Amino acid sequence: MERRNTPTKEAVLELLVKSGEAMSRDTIEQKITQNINRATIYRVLNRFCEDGVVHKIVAEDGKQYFAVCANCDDKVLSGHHFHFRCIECETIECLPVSVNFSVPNGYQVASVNCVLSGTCKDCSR
Amino acid sequence: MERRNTPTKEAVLELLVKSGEAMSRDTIEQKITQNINRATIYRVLNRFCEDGVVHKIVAEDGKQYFAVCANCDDKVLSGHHFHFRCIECETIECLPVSVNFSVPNGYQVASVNCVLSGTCKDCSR
DNA sequence: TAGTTATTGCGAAATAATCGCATTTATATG
DNA sequence: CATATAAATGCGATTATTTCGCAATAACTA
Ligand SMILES: [Mn+2]
Ligand SMILES: [Mn+2]
Ligand SMILES: [Zn+2]
Ligand SMILES: [Zn+2]
Repeated sequence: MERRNTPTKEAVLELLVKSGEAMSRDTIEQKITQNINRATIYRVLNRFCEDGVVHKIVAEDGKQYFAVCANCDDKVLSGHHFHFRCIECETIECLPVSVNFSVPNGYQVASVNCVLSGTCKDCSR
Repeated sequence: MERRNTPTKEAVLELLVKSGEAMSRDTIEQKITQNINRATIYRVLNRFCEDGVVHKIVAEDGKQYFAVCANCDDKVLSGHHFHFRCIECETIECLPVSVNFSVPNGYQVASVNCVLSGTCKDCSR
């Protein structure tokens, strides 16, 4: 199944790239001018994930957030990195902080999901 | 509001302590012999969290899991530590691996939620 | 231009967690 | 032990998030 270019795809990706932060489905739906169906947005995002264009973060609120992969040339962001969720402004961003760990023998890590919560630099002041 | 001892409270806590792993509401409901209402289980667990008896983990499936705090005398587990979710047996456990990070200036971390996913030592075979 | 099929829209469905409110029950007090 | 207070519970409804089935649409290929 080869991918096709659609206005929806482009609009979602452009929004994520421009904002530079991780966004949830409903936020994406709000910020995009044109009307895009809820299920479609999820499908577009999940396809982006499959293609390695964006990555999914599950925050402490249990919701899914999506951010473009390595939007800056920071080497840290290309690998596993921490995410920060501000409990004030609700924004979620990729931190340029890599996740380091070593698991006990026998464990095989397939994916990593690390989210720090608190107040971001804008809201701390 | 002072706390009262109830059979439900004791049953839930005993289950968590005995198993030593993190469990979701539905798993707890299944494993407890007596019938306990769904909402009640959530309320009991959230009260435990408030009291610092258990801690909540949000996994990549978006669900909440609860584990007793520092069930062993491992110093690592008393602080922030990684969790492991096996995609085979679905169990979630506290890893004796501490989470180390340093956030950019201005950020204030209030809580940490780190979950590694993959196959556990039993399922890696 | 026509055919193939990826993509979308729509509604329903599945799942998780919470809430309001009446009822029960743990605990303190006389 | 009897009684009062309010914490805890049960139940149903409710909210929220995400997915699914299927028919309709539209992107790409030839
Ligand atoms: Mn990220
Ligand atoms: Mn833990
Ligand atoms: Zn903020
Ligand atoms: Zn396993």
